Amino acid sequence: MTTGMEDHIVAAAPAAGADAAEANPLLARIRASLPELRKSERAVGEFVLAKPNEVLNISIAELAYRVGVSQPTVARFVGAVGFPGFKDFKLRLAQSLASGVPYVHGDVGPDDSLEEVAPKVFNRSIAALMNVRNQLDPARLGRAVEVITRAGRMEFYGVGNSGIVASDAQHKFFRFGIPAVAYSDPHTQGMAATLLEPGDVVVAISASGRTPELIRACELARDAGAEVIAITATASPLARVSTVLLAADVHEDPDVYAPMTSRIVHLALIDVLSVSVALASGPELIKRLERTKQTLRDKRIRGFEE
Amino acid sequence: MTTGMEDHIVAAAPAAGADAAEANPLLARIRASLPELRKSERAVGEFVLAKPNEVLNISIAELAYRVGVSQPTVARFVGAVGFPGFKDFKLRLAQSLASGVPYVHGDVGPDDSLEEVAPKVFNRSIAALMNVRNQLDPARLGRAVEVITRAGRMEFYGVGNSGIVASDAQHKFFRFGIPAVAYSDPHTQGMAATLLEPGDVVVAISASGRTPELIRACELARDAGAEVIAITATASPLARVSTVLLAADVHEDPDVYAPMTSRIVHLALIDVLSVSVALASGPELIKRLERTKQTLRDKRIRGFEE
DNA sequence: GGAGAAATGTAATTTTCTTTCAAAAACACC
DNA sequence: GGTGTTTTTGAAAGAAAATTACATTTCTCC
Repeated sequence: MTTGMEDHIVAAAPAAGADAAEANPLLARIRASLPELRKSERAVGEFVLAKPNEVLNISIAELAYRVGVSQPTVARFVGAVGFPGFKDFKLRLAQSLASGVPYVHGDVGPDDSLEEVAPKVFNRSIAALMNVRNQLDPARLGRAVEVITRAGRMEFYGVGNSGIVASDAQHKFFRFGIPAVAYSDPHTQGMAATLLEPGDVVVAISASGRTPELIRACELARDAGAEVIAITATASPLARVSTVLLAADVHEDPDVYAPMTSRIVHLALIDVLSVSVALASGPELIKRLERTKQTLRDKRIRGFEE
Repeated sequence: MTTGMEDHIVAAAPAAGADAAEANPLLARIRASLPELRKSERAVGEFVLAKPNEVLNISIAELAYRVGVSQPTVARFVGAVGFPGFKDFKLRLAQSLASGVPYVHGDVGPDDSLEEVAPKVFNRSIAALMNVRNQLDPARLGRAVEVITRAGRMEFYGVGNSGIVASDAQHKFFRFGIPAVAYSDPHTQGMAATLLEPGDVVVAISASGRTPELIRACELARDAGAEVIAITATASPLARVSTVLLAADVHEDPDVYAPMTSRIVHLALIDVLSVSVALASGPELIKRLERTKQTLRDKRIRGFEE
């Protein structure tokens, strides 16, 4: 197959023997998890990184043969990088390769001028949003909405910088009349989680999905019978302890110049969630909100949305 | 910088009823061959056109069931539009949908399905980012960076939801070793502003730029000799009291379904600012940051960036 | 209304993927 | 250096999905 995409990808790989993984979040993820994989699984990963486009067109048996391992090994590799099965993996890979285009602009480097930096930073965020948009699973979103509309109360957990996103989410859902709180302190999260009841919903936000305390808190929440919606990276431990996963795979560069696209993506997902819940809740919610807004306007109480 | 992405958004937003096929070559092909298909095959085609994203995640059996036809009919449809098999079809469809073209446009409305909402919300944010990116004045950004690099201390003011952005900014700049604080309470902001000294920098964040207390605080800051960088709408009162304006004009819909794009845009601007400052501060900052990071990694202290 | 052709569905086949379990390799501990 | 244990890997059975072959229905036109 030749789609012409390869060119983009290659063009996007700037200096330093960098390859497609630089530009593509999924490939970057595979590369990142490479060291943690077993030897033969790693061989599979390396093959995928080397020839991602070929992988699209071959079966698991063919891939296993080409790499020189068994089919279950390929299957395990797929599981290790966070996909439920080989089919899903191929589908996501196809999407990811196709959507890699916006990355052509490259990363910010030490020699960039100010005029160059701003568009690059914006473009990274834009590209990240496009990626997550394309990979968002409507079914999962639907489940999340369902769970929230039935929720007795909502709690938003985010540690460190993600705490900010949690606060934002709390603001939004609180306006809907859903009792909502946000905790950014791990200990408080843990304590709050034990007090949850069945039907309550926790939304856990984390870029890496590897904060032990947050994961623990989510486990506690689940033990208490609450639903746990995770906004995090697909293959992360946090994703595993969640009941509904909203995937936010962002190629988060460890580089200092790297903008923090993850936060923007998380906010966008919260936006999607809140708008969806608003829609699902139907006209009565809408009316109530509109009335509140009108009241605020009438009384000239400003500064609520600034 | 022109990426061509804008065209997709704008050019692709035709009449309201227009659907995916407008923007997507594969879907367009399906639509074109629709009249030549047999009745039940056409039903399959229509389903695919209506919900292309769902098709990606279901099997041929499921699709057949949903359309109300048999599996071979689906297979024949796939063959009729020119694919060797269902698997190939799904793969191509996935790629085609992912290729960056936002195929759902316009605003979110009460009648939108869940599948439509998510892309729309994302697209709004993407479009907003593009707008601000294109309108950003490099000269002003340069002045902002200059002011910040010389700053003795930084204070971030944001009221209500914008307080979240202020916190985020504070996190970022604090990591650079710049004494930074964030206040989201108007009164504290006013008090803090009077205590500033010449050379200090206030960054005021507000979507509307019409929060009286925030404006007052900025005036006080200016009286104290501090620089005031405003991230807000161009013509707003806040913009007028600022010394450096970073324009963030977002069409903030008063609609209930409207996602809050302003926050995302503000965060992106903070990102631009912090990355720019990092670049301007040169290698010694970079080195310091890298050392810090390495130390954290070495000690396996995780959870700082989550 | 019935013969023939077209359209569609049923069921069997084949391919592809997943799971189970056993063998082999690596490892730790004597 | 050997022995028991864990980890890693593969062989083979099982399940799921897609394709093919064939039968049935539906339509058309005489």
